[in-house]
Amino acid sequence: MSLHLEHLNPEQLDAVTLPDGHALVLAGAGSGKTRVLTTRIAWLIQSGRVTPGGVLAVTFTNKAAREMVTRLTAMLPVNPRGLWIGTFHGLANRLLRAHHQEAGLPREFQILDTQDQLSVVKRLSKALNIDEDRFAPRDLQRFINGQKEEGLRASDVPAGDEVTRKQVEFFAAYDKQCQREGVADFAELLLRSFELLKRNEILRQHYQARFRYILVDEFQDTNRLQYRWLKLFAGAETRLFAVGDDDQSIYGFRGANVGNLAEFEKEYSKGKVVRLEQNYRSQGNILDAANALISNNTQRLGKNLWTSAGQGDPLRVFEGESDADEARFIAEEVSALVRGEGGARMRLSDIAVLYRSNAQSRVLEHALFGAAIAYRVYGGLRFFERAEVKHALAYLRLIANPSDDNSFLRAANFPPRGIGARSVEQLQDAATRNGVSLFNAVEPKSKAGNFKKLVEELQIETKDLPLPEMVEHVIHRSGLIEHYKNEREGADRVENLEELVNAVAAFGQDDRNPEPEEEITPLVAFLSHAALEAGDHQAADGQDALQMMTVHSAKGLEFNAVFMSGLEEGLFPHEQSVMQKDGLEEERRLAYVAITRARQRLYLSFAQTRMLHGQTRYSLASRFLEEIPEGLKKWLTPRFARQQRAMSFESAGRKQSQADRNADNKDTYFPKKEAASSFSRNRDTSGFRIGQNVQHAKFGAGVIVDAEGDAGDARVQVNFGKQGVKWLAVAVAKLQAA
DNA sequence: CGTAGAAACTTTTTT
DNA sequence: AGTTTCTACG
Repeated sequence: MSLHLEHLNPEQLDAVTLPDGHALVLAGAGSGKTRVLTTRIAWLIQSGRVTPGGVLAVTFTNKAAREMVTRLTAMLPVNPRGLWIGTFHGLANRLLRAHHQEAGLPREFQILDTQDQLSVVKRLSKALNIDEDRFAPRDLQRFINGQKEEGLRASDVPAGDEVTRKQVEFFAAYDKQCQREGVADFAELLLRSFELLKRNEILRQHYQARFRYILVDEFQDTNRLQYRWLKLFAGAETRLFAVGDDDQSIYGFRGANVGNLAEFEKEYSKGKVVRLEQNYRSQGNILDAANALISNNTQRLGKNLWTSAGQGDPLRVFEGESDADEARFIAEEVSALVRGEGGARMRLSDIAVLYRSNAQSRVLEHALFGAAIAYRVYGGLRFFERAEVKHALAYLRLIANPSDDNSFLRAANFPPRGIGARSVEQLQDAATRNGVSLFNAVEPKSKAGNFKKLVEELQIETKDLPLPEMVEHVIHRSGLIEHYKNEREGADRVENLEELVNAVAAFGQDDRNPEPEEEITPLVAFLSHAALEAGDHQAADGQDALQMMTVHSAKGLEFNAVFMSGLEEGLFPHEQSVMQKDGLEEERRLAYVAITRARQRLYLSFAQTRMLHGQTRYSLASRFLEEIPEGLKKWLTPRFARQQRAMSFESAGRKQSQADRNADNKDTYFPKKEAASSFSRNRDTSGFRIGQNVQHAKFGAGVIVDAEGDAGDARVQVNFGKQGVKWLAVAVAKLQAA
């Protein structure tokens, strides 16, 4: 048979062929997790336990979902369109499309991505005269998403204080607005489909009876709502199979709850846990480094990866004078690897450069470009997020759903048609007054009226066109192409618009996309796709290229050689994260993910100075670097270089102008650890320092994020996570080190 | 209303 | 540094 069960190790085989019952699989990095998951689905189908239609498989990224479908269809002759394999959001969308009426949504409802959602929040906040200094749109957005991810509607949120009351009020207004426009944000997709099934017993029974096996990948990244969502799909006969790795939980910032793993074990698998601890990916030194690093975390379920591969090379460590220096090193080393120096030749696509934040890619790109190395950047500004593409999509969305106010505002005066801020304001007033969409509030004999007419004409003209021709027509008829052609630097944008036509054509031909639900037009299907999958479409050109991405987007991938760059305090771990409860542990897990991407070679690099937001930051090496035992590392730069270089910096500073020298201290960057030092001198009396974990009788566990005052009346600011951030007087609050 | 240039803001990770 | 938003003027 084509399942190749004989190639599995005993634990893997155990997981794949688990008899009836729920199960939790704790799968370490590189332990063959995806393989187990897909082989189990194939095994379930082949052994006649279930038909393809009875399987629900949930992954976290679109990439992972596609990978699973590809592998599965290679093992078994199944029609991929009949499979319910996808991301939580993708599947939720599929469900809502199929039952839009029961869910209270228009058939052509549109999906708001993060940007779109923020626009709605901003617009509404203006309309409601919200004081943006007290309630920043971003914070309101985060509040709404946070509540939805906990499964709460505005009416479910207890509003203890005035601030919360205001937020809840806004939350309610926001949902009402979205409903009026016929749009749904990411969290709404989940919550709405959850409520649908919860409320509608017939539907629930239908799906519970249908899905006999539910399999979930990356379970550690699920939030509370997603867990409840899964439980709702599981009927009495349904068997749940969850695969996860608590050490790779890196989405806490978006509401992921690692606790779901333990919860699942208690509720479902009842102690039945399969551990996959043999790593087939990395050589010994790399794995040892990962294990050593992660052992610094306290909140772990416990697991140690091992490999039967040899130790391999040591980890190569490079210290650069500057970010540009670091980038140059990476470019040179990549060239050397490709030439085959120091071992087997590598292809560019076997090599990855990873970084903590997207902003870091720029310097790297510059160096790679200079060295004529082909590269591909994943993430960052995605294709469907580019302004010109968003504009084109706005026209398409209006054709599908004219009530979409976001799209109306984006398209109405772009290209400019004399509909200025004034007219828009009047329109919005009229719309609010009559409780209708902007589109419906338009006066026929105005400039906006002409725009409305344009949209209506487009609706008619494109009605019977195939999707690619429709898009082609729209980008011309809207005037977008014309507009960008006349713009000085518009050539790229014209190209992207033409690329959009290709993307549409490719979408229609990709049979891994789920079967369109009845009555859903190809246009609506494509628009959902564009919102849910910001477009890693660039993979189309098969050119061999260096892979560049954030550590987050590298999860689940592996490479022969990995460059982990920017290992600096304040960057990795990120300074923002140190402020968050359990933030440092999450950063460490992120570093763990990065390390375990590498098969043979791992480079760790950092820079003494880095340009960030127009300022030079002076940084120290990341603590994570120190947490990796010296015996595993090989320094490519002398370890005492830092002091020497620091001295030469000082002498360089002498050449600065008088004014610069006076301002010198202003742009000197101190990592949090250092900034806390003046405070930590008071340790004897206060006993605490920034970044420290503490325990409070009432608020529970927290982390100190700021401090002020000295010995006698020292006060500390503590982030208690969900309990909020509080200033506490050290003398009064009985804080305990935790 | 539209534009150019100035000022202000950003400042993590993503479905 | 790069991007978005504001302001002044044609």
